[in-house]
Amino acid sequence: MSGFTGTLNPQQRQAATHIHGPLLILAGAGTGKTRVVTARVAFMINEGIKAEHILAVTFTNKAAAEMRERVKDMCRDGQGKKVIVGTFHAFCAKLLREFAEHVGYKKNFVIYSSAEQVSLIKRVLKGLLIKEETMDPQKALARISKAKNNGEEVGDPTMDLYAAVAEKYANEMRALNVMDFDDLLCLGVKLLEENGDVRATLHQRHRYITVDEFQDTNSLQMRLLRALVPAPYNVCVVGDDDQSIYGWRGAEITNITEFENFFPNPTVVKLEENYRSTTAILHTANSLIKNNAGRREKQLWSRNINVDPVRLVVVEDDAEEAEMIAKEIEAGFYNNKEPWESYAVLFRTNDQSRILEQAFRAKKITYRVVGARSFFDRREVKDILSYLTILHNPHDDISLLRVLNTPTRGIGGTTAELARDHSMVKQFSIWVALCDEDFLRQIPEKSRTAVRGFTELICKYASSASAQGTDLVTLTEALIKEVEYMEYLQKMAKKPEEYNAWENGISLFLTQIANFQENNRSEGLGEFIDSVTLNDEREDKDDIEKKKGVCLITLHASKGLEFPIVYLPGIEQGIVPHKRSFEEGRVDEERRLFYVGITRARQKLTLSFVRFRTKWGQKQSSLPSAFLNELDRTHMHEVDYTMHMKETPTQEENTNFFAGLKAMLVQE
DNA sequence: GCCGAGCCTTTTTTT
DNA sequence: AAGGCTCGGC
Repeated sequence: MSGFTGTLNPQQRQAATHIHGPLLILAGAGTGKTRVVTARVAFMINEGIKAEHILAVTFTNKAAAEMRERVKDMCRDGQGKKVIVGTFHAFCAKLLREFAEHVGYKKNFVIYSSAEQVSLIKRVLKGLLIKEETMDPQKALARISKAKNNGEEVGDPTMDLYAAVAEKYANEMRALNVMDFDDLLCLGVKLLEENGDVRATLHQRHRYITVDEFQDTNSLQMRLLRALVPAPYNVCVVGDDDQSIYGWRGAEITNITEFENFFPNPTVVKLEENYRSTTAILHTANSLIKNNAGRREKQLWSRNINVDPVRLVVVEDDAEEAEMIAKEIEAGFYNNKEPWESYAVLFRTNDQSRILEQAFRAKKITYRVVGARSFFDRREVKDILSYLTILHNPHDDISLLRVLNTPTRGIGGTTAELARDHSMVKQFSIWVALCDEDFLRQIPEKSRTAVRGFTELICKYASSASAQGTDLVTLTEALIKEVEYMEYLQKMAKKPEEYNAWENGISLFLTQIANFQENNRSEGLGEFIDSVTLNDEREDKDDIEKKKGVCLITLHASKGLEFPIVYLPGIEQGIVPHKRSFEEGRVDEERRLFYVGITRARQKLTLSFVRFRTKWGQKQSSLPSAFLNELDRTHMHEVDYTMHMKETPTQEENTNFFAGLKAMLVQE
């Protein structure tokens, strides 16, 4: 037996040493799933399988980053680095860069993230809707996305307004040589299903495939996997149906519950020993999740002795809730030398983090907000990124429009509008219009000069960007200088701090570029832009659990992580479960989400809810979550924080208070 | 063509 | 509470 499988329990070892034929690992929360998967990879390499023939696909970047890290650590002589690890989307992006022509795209396509999608759909709606009609851009996009993920046809564009929007959107995307996230999967599937040669190449390239977070995969991802894995199906999938929380993105829980329909006669291994949490926490989690119907029954157990009960705290309002958490963390840090990194606060919606951040800042608590994709949404970063994108693919209208008059260079709305009209007539991008003499003749002398200046600038930098071995940092710096971007920012800034923040953003962005080049020497501008859009660059340097500070993170993003001390604020009707989940019939998924949150905790867990919560400036009353009723109270300690602050309430007072609360809930 | 003031919507979760 | 968008004055 190899050294690295020796410390595994029997089930773990069985999973880690099974290489050939389909394997399904049902891994409950905290059962050492990642350890098993990495041990398995190490085992395969030890058995003589080439690392580069092993492909590990995950659903989120975080999982990919973690796997990459652990595999690297586990394998000697740098073999681990050769294992190919990435998200489905990143995998498809790479694949499509290589074979773009097979699906009717050019290799220099650009990937649109949600902000660009919204811009484009707005443009489509503007052109298509008569003045009386309205359509919410977000909703239109959601519908388009759903259709793509389910492989549905859009319907007749002449009959159905939505279908017309969807069709126009798709046509524009193709004309501009851009793809959205869904297209990556759709086109990836199309490529593999329709091209035998490509498929054969891929089968040679990736001979052993592992899929993590399998409960979150959707039908497209399943199709991709099936196309990627030939008989005798050397595929290993790992997941936990109780942690399926991406149904809203089309995740098919049946991919895992009916795995055998896709890959016949799989070996199934269940991991049920939990190495993470105390029995109090596990009991609480189990009592919650058993309320879901149709799950694969699992019995998580733990050898950890029970130290602290789970606490359920009621507080007056969200400010007090944040204050309570901050105070306790502060006390733990100074009294018990508990490092900041031991703590995590998990919340349902991103906007819940703001008030926590305020409370933490006031107490000088070091914290980090994980996942908030703020950085690349910053205007200065977006501006520069748009420039780089245009250098790569000038036909990307949305990015082009963003930089066309940034910094101000005398190409205003009127000119842009004209160019747009012209591009419509010619059925091509705005860029083509800008370069077209017919168009240039139509506009005033002054604008013409400005447009010429712009197109020349882009051409000049585009040719140096595509040249082999160009340093992207130098190029970007030169571009910023030439367009006088910093001067523009200086002028735009209302306060000096604002300018400083922007300047800082630019320098961070340049550092990102430098890091990317450092790590991916052979890759160029296109790959850099992909990595930014797909979000897969940021992780390796801030390995989330190691980084300093209290972790503020959404419940969704917390999956796969663990922390000694966890707070779950806002366990209220409308938040957990989220208000929209009622309308959409996704309460079960909210329960799983809550379950994921609970099972992140190793030692201490505090749930809280408030009586009043501020939303959009308005104070509103809040009701405790119905899920709280489902929790087994044996290992739970209930506290009214407001009373607690005045004097320690007697047990009786407490009981009375919660009895009243329960009565309230039952009515609900 | 440029810029500021005021109005309006926004957020569920991620690739 | 904040950022995007529209409109009106320059």
